[in-house]
Amino acid sequence: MPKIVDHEARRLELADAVGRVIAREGVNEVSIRSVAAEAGWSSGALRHYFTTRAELLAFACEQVVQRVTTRIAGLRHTGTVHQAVRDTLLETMPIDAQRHTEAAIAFAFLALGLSDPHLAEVQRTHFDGMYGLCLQLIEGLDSEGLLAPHTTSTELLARRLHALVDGLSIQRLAGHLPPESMITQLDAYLAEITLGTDETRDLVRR
Amino acid sequence: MPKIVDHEARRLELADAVGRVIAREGVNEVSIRSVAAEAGWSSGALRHYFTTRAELLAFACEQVVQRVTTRIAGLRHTGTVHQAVRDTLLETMPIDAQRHTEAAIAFAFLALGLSDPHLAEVQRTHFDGMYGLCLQLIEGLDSEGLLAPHTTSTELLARRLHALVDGLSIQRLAGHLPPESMITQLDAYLAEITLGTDETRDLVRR
DNA sequence: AAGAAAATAACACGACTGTGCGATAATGGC
DNA sequence: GCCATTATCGCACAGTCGTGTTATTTTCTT
Repeated sequence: MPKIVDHEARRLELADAVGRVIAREGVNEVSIRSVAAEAGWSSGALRHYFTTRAELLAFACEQVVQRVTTRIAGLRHTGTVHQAVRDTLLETMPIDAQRHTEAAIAFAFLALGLSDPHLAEVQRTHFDGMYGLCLQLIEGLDSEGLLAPHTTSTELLARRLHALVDGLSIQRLAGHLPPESMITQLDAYLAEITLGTDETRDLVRR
Repeated sequence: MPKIVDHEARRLELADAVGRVIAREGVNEVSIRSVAAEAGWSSGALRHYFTTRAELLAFACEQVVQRVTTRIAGLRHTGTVHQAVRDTLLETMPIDAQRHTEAAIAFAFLALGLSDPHLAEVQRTHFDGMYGLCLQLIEGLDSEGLLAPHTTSTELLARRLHALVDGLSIQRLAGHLPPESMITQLDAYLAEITLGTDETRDLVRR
């Protein structure tokens, strides 16, 4: 019988190499050859696990989504609900080098998904997942009575939060927004839509 | 004396061709050859007006910024201040085919600007311009007394508006958000940060 | 030990890219 | 008409891309 390798483990290893290439040279430099070289293999070897470039990228993106999802599921919230919401959202945003790479991979798919239908599907799943997360957080706040009085539906508030998080993330990725400002912006917005802080209580009492 | 052509007019014509290629095949398909073919010339002829690809793209982006700026400056606001703010922001967002292409060009630079320093500079100017516009709109509302009571600075509100507009635009460009929903989101947010509508009055009175 | 099958390597192919170069065509002042 | 100057064209170059194909190495079962 032949040599047996764990295909899934290899694919994960390759996905990591994709991340390293993106982190070092940008998403434009991702190719079969560059990823193979990064992983220390030949391009032919890589083709045993991914036959096309799109497959490689799609797997890398799915991997990012799953890793972020796992991290969020593993969060143990000790502080207030407000802080739990904040921590959850920050897990999806480029606040450090690792999450910067993850976000870069995710946003690179915005361009790739426009041409390849299968990549568009992966991207759609990611988008729906992010909206679902935002909706869950908003409705969680609402059911706890922590959401400030609002004139719109929770669905609309969730979509607004999603758009804001995406906007802040992409401005950070583009280098226009330092990480601290991004976090400050998120905190300020969460403070305004939630009760429990002096500032929002003042606002509502007025 | 030799044949004299209006270089600036030719460059504008080429920039238009770039827009058509992006609109039809996406920004990935923009190359010296594809743009030359779109404009009906040879690649050699194109090189008389743009020596490199980066030059061509940078000019196309600057052109977009200038066109949007001109349109905004030319707006004659007839309705409320609220509506003027809305119309101004919508000029920068992908609400129809033409503006979709413009936004696609602008956001394509997010990726390109990460590698090329000169493109990054063009992009930086665009970003600062958009923030300046948002700040101007927010402070305009504030000075007219139309801004709902807020606990944060106008600068922070302007950056938040900028991030929200960017987030909505990019979600629209990715095909995840229909144009109407994007506009609905913008209207809902503007309604919440401004006075003058029944809903916000109710909110504040509560 | 032998051999089958999987893993890997190495290379070839065609198509594309940006860019440069030389030849040709067109134009306007003399 | 002549000629300098510009515009335009077409092609060549070197590089990279994705993707196949073929050959070699490695490994496990019998």
